[in-house]
Amino acid sequence: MGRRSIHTPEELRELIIDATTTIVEQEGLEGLSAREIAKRIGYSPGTLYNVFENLDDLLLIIEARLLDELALRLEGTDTSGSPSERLRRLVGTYFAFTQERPKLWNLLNEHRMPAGRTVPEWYQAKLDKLLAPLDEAMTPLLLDSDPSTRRQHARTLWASVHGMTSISTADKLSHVTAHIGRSLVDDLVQTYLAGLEKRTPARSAHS
Amino acid sequence: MGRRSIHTPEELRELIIDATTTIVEQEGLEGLSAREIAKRIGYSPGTLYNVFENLDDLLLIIEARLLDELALRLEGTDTSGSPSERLRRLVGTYFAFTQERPKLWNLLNEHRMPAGRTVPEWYQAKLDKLLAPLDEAMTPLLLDSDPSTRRQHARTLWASVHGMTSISTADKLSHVTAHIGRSLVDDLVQTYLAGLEKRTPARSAHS
DNA sequence: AAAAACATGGGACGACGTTCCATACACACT
DNA sequence: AGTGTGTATGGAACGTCGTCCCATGTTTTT
Repeated sequence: MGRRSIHTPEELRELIIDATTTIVEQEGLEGLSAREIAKRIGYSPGTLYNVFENLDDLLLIIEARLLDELALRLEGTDTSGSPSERLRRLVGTYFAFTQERPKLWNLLNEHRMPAGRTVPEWYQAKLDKLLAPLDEAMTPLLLDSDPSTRRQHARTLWASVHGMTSISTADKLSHVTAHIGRSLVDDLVQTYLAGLEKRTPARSAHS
Repeated sequence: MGRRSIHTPEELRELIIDATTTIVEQEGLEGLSAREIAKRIGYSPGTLYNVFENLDDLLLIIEARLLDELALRLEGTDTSGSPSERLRRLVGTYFAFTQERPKLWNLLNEHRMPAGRTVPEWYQAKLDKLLAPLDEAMTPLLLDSDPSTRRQHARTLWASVHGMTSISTADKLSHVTAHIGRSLVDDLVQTYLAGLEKRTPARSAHS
């Protein structure tokens, strides 16, 4: 077989990414294989390796898109109301996003880098970027704290929420349903914020 | 080849469990294979299937032991001092336990059941059992709340801590080191408890 | 001593990720 | 229109995986 040129390289790339995303969305990581992707797009497995280094890199691309999408969603979240209202809205957005396509979200937890390799630096950057909206929304609550303390609190809250959603989207602990997960996350934010106010009473007006 | 009877069935079972635990401890789940286990204990892969249904069931057994060990550790944690001291000690114990053998602990997150199967009921029970010490320690802080509310708070705190340790032991987000993880967990507990006191002021004496 | 029971090793199967290469097609040039 | 060149592609191949199966040879019973 030779050059078909039915699709441009860019089209082929998108074709592969779309098919892979669909598979993970429907079947989870365990339903994914190079041969299955190839079958769905009508190409042979070998072709995937002309476009991507290997499956891990392909998955990293998909994870990156997911993180970007979430970041966009967070940035677009309504910023009106009191700081704690804003924060609760942010966390609500975060949680809702993870529940829209749980198996796809779960990719972030399930997919591990192979033996020697580590996650690229831009991946960490994307993760860090998710912190910014939280950090920002937290600022009015922690006016008398230095930025690093604020960042620490933002990181704590983010890690907690992230961890809880991971539990909720993993099938393993299936009794933590989306509904229960939601109430756990709400409780966490509500109580954590109350704790912050108690530890460093805000001077600004609040709800 | 025939019956060797060098080991009794129970010995063989323990041999397999030990070898598997060691592999996961050292190499993580990705270093595990039936052939590798067999090689280490001087048997053939087929023999594993006389003792265990399949690798998933073997791993479930190991996870169960891990959960039991942690439950024991939590139950043995010093119960003196104020409720918040107790809680912080409990969470500290929990976190320390996960960091002792991070790759083994990570098994709980990495190992997924195959396609149709779900986690057995005793597995859930073991998970729930981990909540009891937290719940108990929380009681004095929430005297005016009903048990279900208390349980909800215990569950929230537990899920948050569990989620954060998962992030910290997964290699993916490797910048969340054990040290940072520890401070995040501490911040979480400290602030969450402060929030609880604010939301439902404790009547009992406290530190 | 013979027979039954059975633990075991080793081979086999299908699926996996990945690599490789002959080939058939698209394109540029005459 | 014909020729040549480059290359995208399909398909085969390799080593690994989980799992299954069964002839074999040892232990236990009769």
